[in-house]
This record gives sequence, C-alpha cells and structure tokens, in this order.
Amino acid sequence: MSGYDPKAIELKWQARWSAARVFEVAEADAARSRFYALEMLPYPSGRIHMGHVRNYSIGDAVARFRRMRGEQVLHVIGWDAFGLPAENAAIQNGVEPRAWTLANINTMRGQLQRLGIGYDWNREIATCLPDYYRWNQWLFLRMLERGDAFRARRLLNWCASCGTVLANEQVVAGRCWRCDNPVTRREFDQWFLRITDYAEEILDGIDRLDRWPERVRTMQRNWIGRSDGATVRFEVTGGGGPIEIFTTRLDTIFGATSLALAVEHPQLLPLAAGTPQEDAVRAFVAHEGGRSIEDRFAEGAAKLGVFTGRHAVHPFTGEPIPIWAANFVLMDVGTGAIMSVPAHDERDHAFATAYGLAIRAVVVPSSGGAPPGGDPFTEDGILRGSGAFDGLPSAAARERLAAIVAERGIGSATVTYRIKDWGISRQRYWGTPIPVVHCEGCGIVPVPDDQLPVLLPERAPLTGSGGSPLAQVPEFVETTCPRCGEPARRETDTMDTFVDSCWYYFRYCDPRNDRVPFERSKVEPWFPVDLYIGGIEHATMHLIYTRYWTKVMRDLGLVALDEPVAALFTQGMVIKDGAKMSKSKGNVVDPDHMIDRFGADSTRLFSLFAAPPERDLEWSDAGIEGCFRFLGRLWRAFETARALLPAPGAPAPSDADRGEARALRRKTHRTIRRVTDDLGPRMHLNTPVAAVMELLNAATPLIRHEAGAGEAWALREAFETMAKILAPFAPHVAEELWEGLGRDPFVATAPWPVADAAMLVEDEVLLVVQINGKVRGKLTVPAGLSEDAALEAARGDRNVSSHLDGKAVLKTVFVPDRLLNLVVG
RNA sequence: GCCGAAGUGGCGGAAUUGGUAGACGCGCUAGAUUCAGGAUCUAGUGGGCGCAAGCCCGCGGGGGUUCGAGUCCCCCCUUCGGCACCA
Repeated sequence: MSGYDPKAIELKWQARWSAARVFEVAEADAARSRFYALEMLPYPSGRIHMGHVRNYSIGDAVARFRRMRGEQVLHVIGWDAFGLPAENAAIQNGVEPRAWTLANINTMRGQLQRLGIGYDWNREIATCLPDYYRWNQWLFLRMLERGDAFRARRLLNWCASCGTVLANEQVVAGRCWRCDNPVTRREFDQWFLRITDYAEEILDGIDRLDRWPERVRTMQRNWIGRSDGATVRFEVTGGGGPIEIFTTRLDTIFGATSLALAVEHPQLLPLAAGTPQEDAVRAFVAHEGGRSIEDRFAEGAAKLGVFTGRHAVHPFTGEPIPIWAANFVLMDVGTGAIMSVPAHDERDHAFATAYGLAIRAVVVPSSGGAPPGGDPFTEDGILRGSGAFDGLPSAAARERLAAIVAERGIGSATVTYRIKDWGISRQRYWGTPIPVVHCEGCGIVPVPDDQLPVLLPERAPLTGSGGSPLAQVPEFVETTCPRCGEPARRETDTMDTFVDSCWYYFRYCDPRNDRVPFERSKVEPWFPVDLYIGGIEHATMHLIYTRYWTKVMRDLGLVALDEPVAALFTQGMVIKDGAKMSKSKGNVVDPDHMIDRFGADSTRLFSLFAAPPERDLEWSDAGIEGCFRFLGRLWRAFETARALLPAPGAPAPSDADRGEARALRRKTHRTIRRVTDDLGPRMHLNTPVAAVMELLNAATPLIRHEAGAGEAWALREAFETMAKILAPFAPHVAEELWEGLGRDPFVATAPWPVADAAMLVEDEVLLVVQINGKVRGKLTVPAGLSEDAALEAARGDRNVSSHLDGKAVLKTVFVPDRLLNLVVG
C-alpha cells in the first residue's frame, strides 16, 4: 500500500468480486434468512445521474450490511427499456430505438460497475427484450380471459405533442407528465385494465402497509379517492329519462332546484333535440368540448351553462325542475350529472346566482343559529322544509333517504372512486405489442400462447404523428385469424410501459424461465420485497399499478401474496444550488466526473453522509472533498499503524483491558452497536458514517511508536471494525484495509461485528448535576454510584455547592449513572 | 378547502425510551510544515456579558404538562408535497 489511489483499488476489487461471484445468488436457501433489497429499475436514458447514485448507494449499503449479517441477499438491477425517449431519439437523430436503448444500457451498466454496486448481474433483465415482453403479453391474455382486460370506447386524455393517449395518472394539472403540453379529451377505442375492481382492496391494504411512508400512503388514498354517497334517478317530463345523478349530500335533496349535466354527457344532446334550446346546447357543447382541460377546469374559471329546454321531476316534491348543461360538471366524476342545490353548495350557488335559478334552503345549523344569509351553508345540520324528514340530522337523513330511494327503485347508496380503469393502449412503436388480432368475422381474437411473443418488428416509420407506427408496417399488421384462418389485422397499439414495471422484480427471481413468467416456488422465498427504494414520484403511478398487478397475479394463482413490498423507502432528490439537477439549469453533476476525481467510494460515501436518505440532498463539492479527505486520513492512519499491529487473530494481551486501550475498545464496541442499530430498520445511513469518523478520531492518538501491546491490540480491533462497518458504504477501501490487516478476502462476506456487552459497560460515567433543572456541574464518577453517594459528590463540587448555599433541598431526582437534579427552594 | 411531511449554529445535519442541545462533516480563525500554491498536522469555533470562575439567552412563535421538553399536549406561523369546480 502507498498513497490512497481510489482508481487502482476500485478496479482491483471490482474484478475480484466479479471473479469470485460474491454477489451472485444461485438458488434461494431455505435454511437461511433471506433479504430482498430492491431499487426501482432505471430508464436507460443515456447516462446515470446523481439520483441513481444515491438510490443504488442506499440499496447497496443495506444489501451489503445484510449479507455480512449472514443473510442471503438478492440484489439485482434491470432496465425499464421501453418508452418514448427512444422514439424521440430515433426521430431526431435517426438512430433505431433498439440500438439506442441497448447502447445506453451498456453505458449505464458500465457506470454502475464502476460504482461497485454489488448486483447479481446474471439476473439482469431489460424489458424491451422479447424474453421479457412476451410475458407481458402472456399476462395480458390471462387478464383478458378473466375480464380484467377489456376494450371500450371512452373519453380519454390526449396529448397531441406525444401523439398518444395518457392514463389519468400521467396527467399532472391538466398537462402531460412527460412533455408538459396541455391535454385534451377525446373518445377512443382502447384497452383497459379493470383496476377499479380492486379499488377497495387497494385502499384497504394501505392501512396495513405500516412500513411505507405516511406521505405515500396519503397520496395513494387521495388518488383512489373513495367517496360515499348515493345515486338517484330523476324522471324527465315528456320522456327521454331517467337521468341518474350522484350526490354525497342526499340530505339536501329537497333543496335541489335543477339538474346539471356534463358537456360530454351522452343524454345531453338527445334531450335537447327538438326543443328551442337545441342550437344553444349544440353551440355550448362544441365550445366547451374544444377547450383544453387545463383551461376549462382552471381555478376560478367561470361557471357557464345552458338550459336544455327540458325538465326533470323532483322525486320527493313532484315539482318540475329545469335540466341544464354546465361546464363545471365533470363527466368522469360520479355519473356526470348532478342535482344542483344552490343553498348548500358553493358551486351550485354561484351557478344559480348567475342564471337566476331558485335557491331553497333545507338544512339549518344544528347549533340553532339562524341560517346565514347570502352564502350557502355547506355543513351538516338539521333538516327543515324537507317534508317528513324535518328535524333529522344530516347524517341520519342521508341514511333514511338512501333507504327510501332504494325501496322506490330509483337509486341506492353508492360508493364512487376517483381512480379510473387503467387505459393501457399507446399509439407508440417502442413498447409491448398488445397480443390480439382483429378479425372481420370473429371480432377480437387473442393470440394463442404458443404464438407468443408477438414480436415487435425490427423497424417502423417513426414520425411522431399520425397514430400507431405499427399500423404502417404491413408485414406486422397483416396476419390470419387464429380462430377462422381468414385474413385479419393485428392490434397496432402497444402497452403503457408502466405495465413492464408492474412485475419485473418477480422476474428477477426466475429471469430465464421460458415456460412461464416465473415459477411460483422461485419467487416465494424472496417475497414480499424486504426493502424497496425509489423516488417519491412513483407514489401513485408505479406503486399503485404494481400493487394492483400483484393482486391480479394472486387471483390468477401465480403467487400467494396480497402485497408485494413490505417496506418502502422514498429517497429525497439530489439538488444543486437549491434546484433539481437538470441539463436546462446547467447544474448537473456527472457521477463519472466525481469518480474520476475522488473515486467511487468517496462519491458513494458523500451521497449517504450528506443528508438523511429520505430528505433532499444538496450537492456540495466541498462536501465530497471532505469524504475523500476522510478516506485519505483513514488510509494514512492505517499505513502508520500497520507496523504496530499484532498478527491477525492474536489473543488479547492482559493490558488491552486497561487505560487508553480499554477506552478505545469501548469506543469500538459502542460504535458497532450504534452502526448496527442505524443500518437496521432505522435506516439512518448518515450517522454510521459519522460514527466511523469518530472511531478513527479516537484511534489516531494511539498510533505511536511507544504504543504498548494492549494498545496495539486495541488498534487492530478498531481497524478491523472500521473495515467491516465501512464495507457497506465505501466497499473498495474497506476491502483494501481488510487485506492490509492480513485477513482473507472478502470483507464483503466477512461476518458483521458483534458488540461485546462487557465492553459496553462503563466503569466511569459522567454524572450531570442540575439545580432546578439547570446544569450546574458535570462529575466523573464510578458507574453504579448510589443516590446518597452521588448527592455527596455533588455537594463537593464548588459550583454546585455555591448554588446550594443556604437553600433547602425540596426534592431530589436521581437517574443512576446519568443525572442528579436537586430542586431547591 | 381536505390530507400529509418538515422547521435545530454561517452551511449539511446529530441527539434510540423526556435527562449534558449542536455529534460528525463543511466553512471559518490561529498556529506548525512548505520557496509558493495545494495538501497535511495541532488547537479553537451557537449568541451575549465577564480578566476569570462563571452567568444569561438559545431547537419557527405562544401557552401548557413535568424536578426536567428539540422530544409529550393545545393554539398559531412558515415552507414543501399530494388531492381538488370530486357533486
């Protein structure tokens, strides 16, 4: 060993780990405790960024720790390799998506290997390979058989810029999640997955995900958006009804003075037909329907409407009430139609005021106060003006009314969800072909299993517009019907890439299976995932889809588990100068540059040390230098100490238990305990790094020529401990130290150190003396001192006694070996 | 509006159960070494007062519980995030 040269040692140990297959797992070992450490698989965009470094450093630290604790650890990486950027690259640079993607994977794999992340590379997968996506197709066909997958014409989100439809999850504030362009609504024939069938189970399951962040659980609850209410059907005078509305305030139904339908409501135009209002309604629909979602539903957007020329019959009063079309009624909420109760809803109130509709108050505050004039009263209260229901509190009235409505056969108590069925059709090339055939005679025919995979053609014309590129590839489109043998057309849409990531980590357990997606027996030893690490941005999309997918696979008999992930960890972002790193802001730090300058160990160490892993991390060049300096300090200290150290495994000399040697040994064992706790469920990865620094600081003064045999022994123990507890964080330096200590490779598989209980017991402790809760003295006393003796020692302290002078001690609080508080009058 | 997370030195952040607030690192100051720069080593570093011993103030603000509160309870403020014309 000479000066600390990260480049040399990192390459050396990476090669040795690989040759010795340190991170490979052949089969799950039933005799051992197992740990599945999983990081969200990356999209192969080109190069890894600091967010990846942080993600994988966290995962590798935990995986390496678990491995050293004797557990069998599954730690794998793969590539979320389908997606739009590959097509954009093709359009812009003329590179084939496949070639572009595979080249990126090669680059990024090399970068991960340079970082020394301990993956089992034999299990690596890429979702764009037929080996993988054929099982997307196979699973889709099983879902089709069960009715989980279905085709329907629905109003969907359309991104003109990406030239494709988007799932609701992919629309953020009315804009495309990827390109930020305004999204519009259009009707399409699409493939859907019936996630709403599982909405209740997905929602209930959140309660049991007690090792998931509260933040994510809340986001998922909000996303699913359960709403308890009732549907009621209103008859229409002169026919054309009934119109079904949804409300959560059935108690206010006597205050309903009109109905309002969404612009897209299928009954709207038929109702208006033939009335004097028909033209006005048509114009309104045309105008509102053409506006973008962002525009139409912006905060403070005007509530516009038009009378349809028709009336509904109020089911309780029998009075006719006008039916309107209104732009603030959303087609995909409830039934797309509401009863308008201006006295008890702010939106209805604004609408009624604008158009001169009747306002009838039917709920008064239960406090007995007068109903407030002017503003609508939107809280629960006591019914009045509601016939037989007067005097009932709102909650009771809702129950009663729901029962009566059900009895009369005009409605029922109903639960609706904000979450919608997952539209998975994409008009893109670079994705999994949906394995069905459209036949003139037979309709939609699934591709038989033995004809899978439906291969993506080598190339397709990519222009970025004009619908599905696959439709332009005759040799793909033209086929024969698997059922009748007549000429037929293949489905030309591909699957949303979120399908790919729903089950990839099941495939890691059985990555080369060519018979089924995975063997149940290979998956079950590893599931549920012990720790899943990734960004918060996947809280609603990926993490809801994969929970859903798991439940479907369970119901298909593929697995026997309800939830795939036991513990979720959401890491913070890596930011620079207060903003997320991005090319446009020019604040990107390239991991490769950091590895060149400081080495992989310093880069990893800093990404763990600089902030708790769940919080945002502000990148700091000075900070990573500090980590590099620490490793240099450790290196030099060890080089100096080496000559002093006893042989590996030498028995402790008697004076290893005295004086400074004993103090260092105590520090060593306290450090072991602390780091072991932190790396466990606490997931504190920044404090163990600090603990190793402290241990080095404590050991350094003992490194001197006149060190005695006991001190030298304690030094060996300290350095062996540092090598081991640093192994999850800075694995290359740790191996080099371990080798320098004369130990057999590898520290990566060496047993994790165990704190010696005897070494954790202090014989001298610092006793804090307080007077009236304020610290007035700190005494070093023998451990286990009695209260009386502590009191006596405290009185002997000059400062303490000066504060006690002439005052009576009213009360004494004594915490053995810690604190003595004297309350004086 | 509803829901959630978080507020600690100049900075990133420590503080297992209520018991020494500020570990560790960065930065800064002084010194050593060096031709110089850099690197390294040593010491110091929350604010105020004091020659010193020491005292006072300090974890977003205000109350409370307690011998004792960063930690528990109540109210408020700020920041960030999710949902939101959701019927």
